[in-house]
Amino acid sequence: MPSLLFKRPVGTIPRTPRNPFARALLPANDAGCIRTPMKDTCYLTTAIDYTNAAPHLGHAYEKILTDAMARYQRLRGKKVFFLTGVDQHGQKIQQSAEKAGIHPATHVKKVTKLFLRLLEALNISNDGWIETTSDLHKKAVQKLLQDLHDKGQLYKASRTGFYSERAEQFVTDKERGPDGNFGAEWGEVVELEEENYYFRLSEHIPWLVEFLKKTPDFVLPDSRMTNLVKSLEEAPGDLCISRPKSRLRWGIDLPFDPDYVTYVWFDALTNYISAAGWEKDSAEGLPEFSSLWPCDAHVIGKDILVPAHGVYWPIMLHAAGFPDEAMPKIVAHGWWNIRGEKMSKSTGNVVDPMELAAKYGADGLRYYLLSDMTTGQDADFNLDRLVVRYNSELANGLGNLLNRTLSMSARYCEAMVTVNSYEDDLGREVIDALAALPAAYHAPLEKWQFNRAIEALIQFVNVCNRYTDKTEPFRLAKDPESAPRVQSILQHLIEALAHISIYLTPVCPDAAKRIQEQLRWTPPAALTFDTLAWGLIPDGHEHGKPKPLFPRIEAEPAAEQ
RNA sequence: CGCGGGAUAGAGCAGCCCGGUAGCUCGUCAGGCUCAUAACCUGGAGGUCGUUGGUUCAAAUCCAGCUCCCGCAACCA
Repeated sequence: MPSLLFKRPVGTIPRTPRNPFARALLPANDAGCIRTPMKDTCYLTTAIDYTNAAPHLGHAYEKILTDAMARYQRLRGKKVFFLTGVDQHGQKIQQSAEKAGIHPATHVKKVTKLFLRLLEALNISNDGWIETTSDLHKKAVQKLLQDLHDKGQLYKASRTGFYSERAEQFVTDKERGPDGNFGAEWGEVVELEEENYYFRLSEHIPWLVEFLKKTPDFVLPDSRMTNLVKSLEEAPGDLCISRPKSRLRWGIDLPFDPDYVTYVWFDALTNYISAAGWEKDSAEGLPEFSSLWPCDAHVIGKDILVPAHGVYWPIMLHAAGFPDEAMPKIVAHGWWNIRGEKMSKSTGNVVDPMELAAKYGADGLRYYLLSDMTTGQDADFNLDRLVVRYNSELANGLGNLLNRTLSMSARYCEAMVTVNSYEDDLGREVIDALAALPAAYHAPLEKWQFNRAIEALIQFVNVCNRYTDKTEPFRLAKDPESAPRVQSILQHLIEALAHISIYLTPVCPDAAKRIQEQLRWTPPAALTFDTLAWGLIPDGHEHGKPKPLFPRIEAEPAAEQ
């Protein structure tokens, strides 16, 4: 039984309800998507997470960012395959397991469960799930290694280095203290000679330099590309890809030498093709590789761009025979800092995303993380800001708009929408503002700038709140003569809210659904951004009762002042 | 001269690639409204866009120098 899971294990973790728009497979609008003859699916991945420690905020952010894009692309009418997963091999895991006196597989299983729970808690709509200890993944890794071995891209060589007995690993100059010696934490450090397999990485650097030159959009944002190109000037050497089993057992065997396992890069990076059905045997239930590849975006943290995803990965693919047109694209996001400082376990300023999701809801957390960061740059995580933005934009802005609208409609129009012929300038302003929204919303998303798309949406919410104040339906309602006008105003607002729910879906999928539930309106299965037009809610439609969409978060007794 | 990022109203951030009235959220001051989650709306105050010089009819935006802050420097998103 394959342990590569393309559906979450039924019974342990409930499946995320599928986005109803996922089935809306209209002809692809290919803005931002790679085109090749066979490819018809937008393929998005996150980095796979190392199952040595519990998930932190950065893990959560990366999932949310990718999920928002996946949901957005589905709403553009595209087929999407969104892959995420876990990296389960390696030295650190072996050590942690030994320390705890359990088998690495047990350790890995435990931590993996935490990552699965995180996906659930954040409402992540991944289509694929990869575990690197799965047989299918192992097979693909070994296939790739064997291919490269056959092509003469791998060679065995002996090199010496400094080995720490205590840490059971080689230490580099980086670990040396100011006095040039290795610190006491490494215990006894001895010079040791070891044979390993190497990948002829350096041979392909000139190709990569040329490739980057002609592919300026290989990495988003642009500023990261500069970084990558510069790094190549230092001319990296060949890449060590193995560990002798005497030192590391918890890994994938080299197919051509049973005394070794492969190490890190070939094990981890290969997930992007193994889970996509590369060289699959027929019966494995994997996707059709040619329909996915090349990947539209490997979403990663900026720290693993150079050298892993920006250098090793394209060169691995190139060496394996992938043509230039089949190179993936990369989105490198920034880091969440805490009060200007890097988040780290040693300083203890880590933030638990599970706790945040439980307290503020998946949507509250998603909204904050997507709206308060410029994609690609670092940002400062600030709980006060999360609460302020939640209260002012989601609760007071959007939530209150829904609430006051449905409440008035229930009171003055018996909860029924009437589409009549009343028209005025104020109503047209709302329609015009909505017509202007797509430009402001979609353009930033070409570059994954959710913060700006969200700002555009909130501006439209503000337009609706202003419209309510200007037209004063609550005053007009006192005069029976004004009934048609009141009906028209509320119809405009309810229609606008239906549109807002669609635009909100990528960022806050659950809230979007709850708006629709209160409207008692379900978007047509075939609805996409491209077919979205005024007139979603028909004449005579009856909506539901208003209920606070985002209950305000009351200030907690000031704990830190 | 190792590499990269940042410096914009009291706070936090967009805008800069593709020069042309400085925008958003919060805060603050003064009003208004009452349908609504003590929510909403209107108006005001508050910025020589780090600094110096250059290009230009025009620079937050392009170029050069300088100052300060922050990361990275092979496996932490």
